[in-house]
Amino acid sequence: MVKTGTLGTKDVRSAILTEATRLFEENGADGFSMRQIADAIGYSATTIYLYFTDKNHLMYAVCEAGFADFGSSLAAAASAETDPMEQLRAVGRAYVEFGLSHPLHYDVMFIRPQAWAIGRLANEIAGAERPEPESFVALVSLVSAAMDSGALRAGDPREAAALIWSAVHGVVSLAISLGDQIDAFEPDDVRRRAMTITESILTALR
Amino acid sequence: MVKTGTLGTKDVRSAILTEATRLFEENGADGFSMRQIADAIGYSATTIYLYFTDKNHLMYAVCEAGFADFGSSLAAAASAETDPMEQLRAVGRAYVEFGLSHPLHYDVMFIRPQAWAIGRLANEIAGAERPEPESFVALVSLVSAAMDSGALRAGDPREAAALIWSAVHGVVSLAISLGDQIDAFEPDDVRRRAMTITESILTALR
Amino acid sequence: MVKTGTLGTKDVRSAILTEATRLFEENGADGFSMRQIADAIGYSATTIYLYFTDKNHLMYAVCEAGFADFGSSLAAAASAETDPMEQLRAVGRAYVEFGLSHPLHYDVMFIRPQAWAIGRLANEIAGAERPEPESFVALVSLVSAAMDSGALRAGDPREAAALIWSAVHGVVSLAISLGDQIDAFEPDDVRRRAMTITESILTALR
Amino acid sequence: MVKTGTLGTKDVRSAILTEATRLFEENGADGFSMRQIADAIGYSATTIYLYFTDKNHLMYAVCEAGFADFGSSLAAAASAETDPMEQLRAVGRAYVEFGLSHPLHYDVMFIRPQAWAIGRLANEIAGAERPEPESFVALVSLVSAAMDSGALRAGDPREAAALIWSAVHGVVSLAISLGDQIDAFEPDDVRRRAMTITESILTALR
DNA sequence: CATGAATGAGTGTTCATTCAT
DNA sequence: TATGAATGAACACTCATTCAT
Repeated sequence: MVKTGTLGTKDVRSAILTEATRLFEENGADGFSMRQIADAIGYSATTIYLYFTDKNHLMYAVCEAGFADFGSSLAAAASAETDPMEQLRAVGRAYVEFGLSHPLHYDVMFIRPQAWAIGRLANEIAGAERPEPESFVALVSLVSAAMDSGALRAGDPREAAALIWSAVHGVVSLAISLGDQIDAFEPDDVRRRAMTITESILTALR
Repeated sequence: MVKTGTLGTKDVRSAILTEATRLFEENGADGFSMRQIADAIGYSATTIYLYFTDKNHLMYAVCEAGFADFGSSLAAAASAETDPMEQLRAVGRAYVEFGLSHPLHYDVMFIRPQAWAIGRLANEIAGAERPEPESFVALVSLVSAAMDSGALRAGDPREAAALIWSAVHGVVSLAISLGDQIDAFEPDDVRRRAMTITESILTALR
Repeated sequence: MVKTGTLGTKDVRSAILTEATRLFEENGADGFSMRQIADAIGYSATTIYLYFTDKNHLMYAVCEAGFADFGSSLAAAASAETDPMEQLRAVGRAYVEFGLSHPLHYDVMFIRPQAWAIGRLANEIAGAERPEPESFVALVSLVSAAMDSGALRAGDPREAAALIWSAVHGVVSLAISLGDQIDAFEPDDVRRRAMTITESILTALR
Repeated sequence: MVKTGTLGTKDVRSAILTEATRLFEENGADGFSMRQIADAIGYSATTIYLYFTDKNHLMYAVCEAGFADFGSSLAAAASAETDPMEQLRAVGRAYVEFGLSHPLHYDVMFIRPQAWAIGRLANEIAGAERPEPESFVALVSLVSAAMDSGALRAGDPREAAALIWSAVHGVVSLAISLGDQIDAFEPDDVRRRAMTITESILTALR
């Protein structure tokens, strides 16, 4: 019998991914099961195993796209500027935009990474790398450059980077976590605050 | 058979709560089961249902204490000072300390409130209130006071409060989320950064 | 709702055991599942876990009774006689009777012990001991005694014991394995042959 | 896409059989799955169904070869001798060698034939015949011949055959079942004992 | 001849929950 | 007040098998 599901037969794999993503977003990491996904997309649970070897691998796949996006959009933002300070600002904006447009992935990456099997997965899946430390390192070197150029006063670049990251993360994550519940966390509020807060810190670091 | 448990038969309810809290603080929300609790306190699983209608309600009760703690320690911090600016600083410090010493409660309250049964519970359990809006309101009035006193320049107190909260939350939540994975997020780092960042913002708001 | 199953509510545990035994006998070690047992006795699969922690433990329990029986009936047979040769004959008869009356347990113990998790179980369940080596040792010492008394000629008692055991085992196991398919393996045939074969060997060992 | 498997496309069927046999000899009956076979030979699981209607039928085919081997090596052993007594001895030796070198086929044939799909298959597959009765019949006629020649004293040849078979089977099967667990059952022990025991019986039957 | 896609039935196991006592 | 007995639903995962191509 021909499969006449609600979605084009073409892309079962992406249907799985989409639904897995949705369920994860809704119920958290422990709240999504293979069966739920299968039911939701109108396939049998077994079918999922044709596309993903494992629940772990499915989880990982859910993250992967977002991870790639994140890294490249930050890098792009940085390379679009030449002045170190402007680079820092651009990266900050890119970071915020990523969080606003990919709240789920942001969540996975920075808000509750532990919930993910990612740690274990990284050891199992060849080539898997956690993006946070990586991007932190990148931020540190940006700050270093700004210090070298004299735009920021000399100091511990790791500390300064942590400060900037924390601040921007605070704005973004609070919006993601509480956005639905308090009306003071609309996207534009987030952008504005991120800018304000970044400038405050850069000023303090000058 | 006579009950010869290790704890006075008097307060089974609090024994349940204590053990549930312990398990919760240790393993997180998904890491405690009714049976584990029952086994640990030497009662049957059924008994728990004599004191709590539901796992949800037990969970809620577990959180409640933490919520109360949070509210009262912030209030205490505020009332220990008289100057509005000092109050803001004190509340910030208290907020940070709460996050550091009750990471899981902080997690429930601010990092992933939706994922929690608590969110659903708040709608189910009569009189249950989420603490965030409440404490946000408190913060807003603190900021208002500081603006009224001239310590901060006049402006939208909600915006300023959101800014401060975001900044401090960023420091705390990043530490909780990534603390185990990057070594730049030790408790003392967190305290220092929270102070630095708060001062930067207060300066910017002056 | 009161359980009104087909078996007295009294002994669910033994009902499980009985059914497990039956299924094992019928389908072999891999052919019995917790759910099959549950269905057969009219209980839910979960219920089994109230009586046995594990499939392994259930398997082990299936064996246990038979193991105990086996050891004690052989010992009884031996101690009912004083003459070493008569002891050997008596033990042989007891062995055969055990096989004929507990074909399943004989099967588990001697025909296909590997199929059982027993090996693994013995390491997990405290005090679990495999009966075969034990009974082999007992047989060896019986043969030794017969050699010492001059009833059998001096030689390697292990070899002689292995010979006797093999012979009797052959008669019994062939009856169990093929009994249903060839009509020459009725219980009385087995008894007679076991005697004949034992005497042949004892004669050869004299 | 062109098939570029490691084996000539010629005889997929025999490739399947070979691999199935290998898996069967290695892991036993429950240790081989259609997918494992398919993966191993570089074909899809579906392909197997082009050559074998069923797992049962594949299993049967796997056994068939062993069965044929068994029959022919016993026949060869018999026909290599002319004296009926020597024929009996030769057949016994061949029987032992088969058991030692094909323990899993021996297992299927004589140790636990019922547990096997083979039993059911024999009823399902047209023309399928169980080898035991067949070889038992052959043994009976060998014994008859020995009785006729006067080498064995007159009597029931079926009984004598059953006796011999039981004895040799005991040696072989005990070795297969317990070989790994008691060190007194090495191949050479088996051969020696089979000989000893056969002679004892033949003597008793003389 | 061969396959990719898909599935239904089944595996052992855990959990929150109920109910009669 | 407390429990032992029991359960239904769910979990991740495997397997033999089918069917349209």
